[in-house]
Amino acid sequence: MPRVSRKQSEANRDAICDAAARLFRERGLQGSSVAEVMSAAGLTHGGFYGHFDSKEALAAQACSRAFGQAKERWAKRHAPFRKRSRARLATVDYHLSVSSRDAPGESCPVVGFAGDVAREPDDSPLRDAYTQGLKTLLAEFTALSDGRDVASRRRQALADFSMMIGALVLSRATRGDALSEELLDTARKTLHAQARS
Amino acid sequence: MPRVSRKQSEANRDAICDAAARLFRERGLQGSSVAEVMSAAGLTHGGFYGHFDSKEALAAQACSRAFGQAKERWAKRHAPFRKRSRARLATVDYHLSVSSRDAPGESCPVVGFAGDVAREPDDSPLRDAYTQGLKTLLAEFTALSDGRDVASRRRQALADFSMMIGALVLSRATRGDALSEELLDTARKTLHAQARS
DNA sequence: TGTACATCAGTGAACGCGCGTTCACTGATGTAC
DNA sequence: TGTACATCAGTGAACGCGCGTTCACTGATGTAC
Repeated sequence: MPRVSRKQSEANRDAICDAAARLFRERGLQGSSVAEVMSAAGLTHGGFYGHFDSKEALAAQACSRAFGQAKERWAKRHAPFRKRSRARLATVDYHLSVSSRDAPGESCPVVGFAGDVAREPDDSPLRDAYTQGLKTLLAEFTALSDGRDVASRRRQALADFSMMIGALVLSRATRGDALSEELLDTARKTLHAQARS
Repeated sequence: MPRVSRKQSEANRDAICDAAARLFRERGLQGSSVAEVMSAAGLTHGGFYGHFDSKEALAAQACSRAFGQAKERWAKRHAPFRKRSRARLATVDYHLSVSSRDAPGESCPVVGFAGDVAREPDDSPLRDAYTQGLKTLLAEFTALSDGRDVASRRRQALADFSMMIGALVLSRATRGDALSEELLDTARKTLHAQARS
């Protein structure tokens, strides 16, 4: 049943992008084929190039999409809190959890795309999308951080964010060993204790 | 010129393992072909299966190898220092440097293999090799850490190690942007300041 | 120590397979009248 | 509003290619005498 309405076609394009944003984080770029992405979007592989120039182009758009979704999730999560420090801890707890660790396709794009982006050439569109997305989240995290001045807040945000990302990366790589949960718990408790002081 | 002495054959096996330890960290498992690894070791691809059962088996051994080399590097780096805190900072500075960031094939296996290991099944030999290697380095880092008691030293080590790894992961993913160096510098300064207090 | 021969490490062609990408085709959609 | 037709989103077969792996072969190594 080919030739679908223009509206449906746009919805399909969105579905492809969503599927890619999930699969690329879950299995990596090289671990997800164009056919798998299309199939996950409920389509056959042949139609792919009507929507995207290449798999590489999709990767960049999927990465932006994943960061956009993460931004929305952050906003919803922070909304209930009046104190910024509380909102900040909510995001810390969200990332440093077993459920975030075990659902790479639905959680943190910073970690999900980091490995693939690190191996991209300097001028890659995926790398640009990643850097821009990361900056957006870092700006939000900085806005929730405490410090004497702007520079101090920025430093605190970058250091804590690094700890959070590092602990999630390590806990995913050690999944199945007790060390995995120990890493999550330790980073979480450290960031909580720091907030109290 | 086939049939090489048994000694030479073992040296070749070592060369394959070394080449894999470098290429797998640099380009990832799926980004390095068996033929490329063999070529980097100065051999042709056909002989590979005389040395290893599969690419997967090589990955596990290459990972162990990379951790073994890292352990030796740590030992040499720490040897000149009488104070443990000084040795610890030397390792912090080593990892949070532009040269470590730009030489993934020769530096930290914790970061180099993390992305691939996270996507391995729970019972994979590569995952086992990674977890064991990481534990060895963490034990050493813990031994260099300060704290009231063992548990406190352990917590400090895990939290700081997470920050270090996270900053290196993020700086590699943002290479080419000023944020990359900012992440390295901030984590480094934070860990130095903490050591002073 | 020297010789004859079995062994086997490395070679390079070949295998089936899945990949990213292309393309002729289909038939519902969208448009011109 | 209704009809005739051009458009084009999606299909599925096909493309060349590189992958992991296998294998017949080669000739130096290692061994038995």
